[in-house]
Amino acid sequence: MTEIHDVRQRAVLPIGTVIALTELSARQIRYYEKQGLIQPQRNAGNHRLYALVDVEDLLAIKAQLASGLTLGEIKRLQDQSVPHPSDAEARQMLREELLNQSRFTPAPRIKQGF
DNA sequence: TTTCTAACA
DNA sequence: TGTTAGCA
Repeated sequence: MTEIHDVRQRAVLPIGTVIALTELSARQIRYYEKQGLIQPQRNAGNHRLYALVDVEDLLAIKAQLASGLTLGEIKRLQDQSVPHPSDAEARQMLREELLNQSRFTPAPRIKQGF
């Protein structure tokens, strides 16, 4: 499975679709982004493009807000659970990723008959 | 038509 | 957060 085939991370959903899926207002969705809770991409026309993982994040945020947490608290929890690239754990994951790639390198062609 | 940013009753 | 104005 290569990264480009990870459907959940492909940013292709316009905000209207996200609104339909989350029941959140455009105002809320954009505000949560400004607070750093989600990071959707942008197309050439500066319009936001969301991935399914963004929708999942928004649903989680919605649930946490309903449970009484504030945006600031939710942001803190996210920062703690998402390791930075410099973290040992992230380095370990990247190392294994690279090892996997070499592991699938095509073996040398065996001399064909004739 | 939809989305974007900025700003205000 | 809602809502609206003026663009793209």
